[in-house]
Amino acid sequence: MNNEAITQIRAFDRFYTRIFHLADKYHLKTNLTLLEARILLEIGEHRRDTASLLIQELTVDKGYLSRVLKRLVEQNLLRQTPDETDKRAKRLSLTPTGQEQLALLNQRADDQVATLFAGLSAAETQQLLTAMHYVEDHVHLPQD
Amino acid sequence: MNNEAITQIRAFDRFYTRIFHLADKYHLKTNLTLLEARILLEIGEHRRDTASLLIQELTVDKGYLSRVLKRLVEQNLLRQTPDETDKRAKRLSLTPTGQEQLALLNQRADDQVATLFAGLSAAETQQLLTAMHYVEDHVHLPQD
DNA sequence: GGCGATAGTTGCCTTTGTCAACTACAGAAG
DNA sequence: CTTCTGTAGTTGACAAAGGCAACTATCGCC
Repeated sequence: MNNEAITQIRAFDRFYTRIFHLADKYHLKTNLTLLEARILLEIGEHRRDTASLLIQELTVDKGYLSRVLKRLVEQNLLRQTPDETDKRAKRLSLTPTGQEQLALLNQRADDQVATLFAGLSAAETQQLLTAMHYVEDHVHLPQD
Repeated sequence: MNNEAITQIRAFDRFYTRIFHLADKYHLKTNLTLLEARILLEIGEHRRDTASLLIQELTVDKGYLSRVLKRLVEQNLLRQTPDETDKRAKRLSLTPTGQEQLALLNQRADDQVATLFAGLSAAETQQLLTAMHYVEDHVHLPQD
């Protein structure tokens, strides 16, 4: 791959991360940090319902996670219920309030996307998706 | 824009930020933080040679920036020379060591890109760039 | 029953980032 | 030339984010 191509790809990278990672201090105008938002998402949508699963997925320190989870429980977004089969573990689940918060986050994220790509025709939207898929399909995933 | 499209775009966003923004604590195996790396880049390649320019570009607190710059000076990566025409300001420039460090960062970033897209033919590379440009050209920039 | 491994908590610490006060200088207005 | 408002950068005090290690309780296994 030649230098010119690399330069252009790096430019795209800077562009894209800048646009999307709009570096909101609090995530999408909720009062949640990015980590808290990701935790709600992992629990609510990907059924990762123990701290150890979250540690793996989010690669975060377990001590720190423990405190963040405590904060979410205090804010009544999260419940920790004892696991009957493994008494060391605690099963995590969203409270109704937590589910609302997650729905709000998803709504805001959808709105953001819709705004960023507003005004595209159906054909252009299709082209856009094709372009994105092309990028996805041609990246070599690094195995960590 | 329909829901299915939004879902796919959000998936691309997650994918891309995950792949590229590999959340290194230290940037690309140097001993610099991401902010320090961006500072070197802005000074060395975009001629932003005062603190106030960096504050604008990187949207960082001026007090914090002041300290980070001090650290870079102590590490002999950066020089602050008095501005003759505006005695409040200090002109920032990279030391030879700073330039080496920047070159290293660029090299590492280039290598990363080359690895991620290894094995593409010239035609595929061209297609990839076209796809990326398509995405860039169809995003509505939010005016902040 | 004893033992190494695992789930989670807590204390202590460093780094990162925020905010306001402060000094020094610039530029314009009288 | 003086005064006044704005800008460049520094500093101190503090809050938030995150890392590290010790600790408790429990598990699964020999």
